[in-house]
Amino acid sequence: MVKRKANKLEENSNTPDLRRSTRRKQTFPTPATEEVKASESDASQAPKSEPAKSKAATKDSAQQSTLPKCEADGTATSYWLMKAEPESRFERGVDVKFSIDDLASRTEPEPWDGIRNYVARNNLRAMKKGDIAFFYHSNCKEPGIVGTMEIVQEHSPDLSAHNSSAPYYDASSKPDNPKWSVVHVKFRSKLKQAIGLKELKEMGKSGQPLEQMQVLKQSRLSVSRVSPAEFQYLMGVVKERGGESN
DNA sequence: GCCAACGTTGGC
DNA sequence: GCCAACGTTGGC
Repeated sequence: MVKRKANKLEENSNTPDLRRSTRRKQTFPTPATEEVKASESDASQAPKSEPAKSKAATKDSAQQSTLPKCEADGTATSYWLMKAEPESRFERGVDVKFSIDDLASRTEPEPWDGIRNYVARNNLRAMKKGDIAFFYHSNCKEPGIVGTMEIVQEHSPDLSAHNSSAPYYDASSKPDNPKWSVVHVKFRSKLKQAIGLKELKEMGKSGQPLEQMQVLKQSRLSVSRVSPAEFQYLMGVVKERGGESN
């Protein structure tokens, strides 16, 4: 009974909001890199807000002046929120716990694996090197945003899906046609004081700054978008509460 | 542990 | 393609 998966539905990304989320990340060794067939759309969407970056770097020069740009290709930085579970929980006999402190202790880029939901996967595929993500602790005593990380390597196949001893093994994903993806991330900061879900919900009430925030509207989505305005607002809150440490 | 809110499966 | 039954997420 434990299966995780998300079959059917296959590649229809695009339709944004209709679907929900998937979960957390779990850690497993993964040889990074490989090519992916970015088949379908990666776009995942984002209704409102952000100037969605054009992945291919087509236009968008307009935004460059107002947003921090990410290196190389000159596209604008996008922001995300990714959930992981900081408390022990066993999936197929493996503990999937992964906290901000676990990430901080890594010396190599960490593959964000175990994502088994198409909307979340499409968000991973839309990420660009240099993008920033909030690290969110879920399914725990005090759920909320606890830190930030940076996307250091764009999507590649999630090879853990093909490993029968991995917690999120998915027999339906074939090595010659990988269904799931990872991005590699690195620790950037830990908040001096976490921003709890309760507070996020307050800031997400009607008329408040996070009214449109994706994760508040689709609470089960484990990899969601954060608009530049939402990101900046939240970083203002972080600053007021003692900032971050590296 | 409960359970609301969702996602997936599979019969028809 | 519909939709009932079942599975999962994740806050509480």
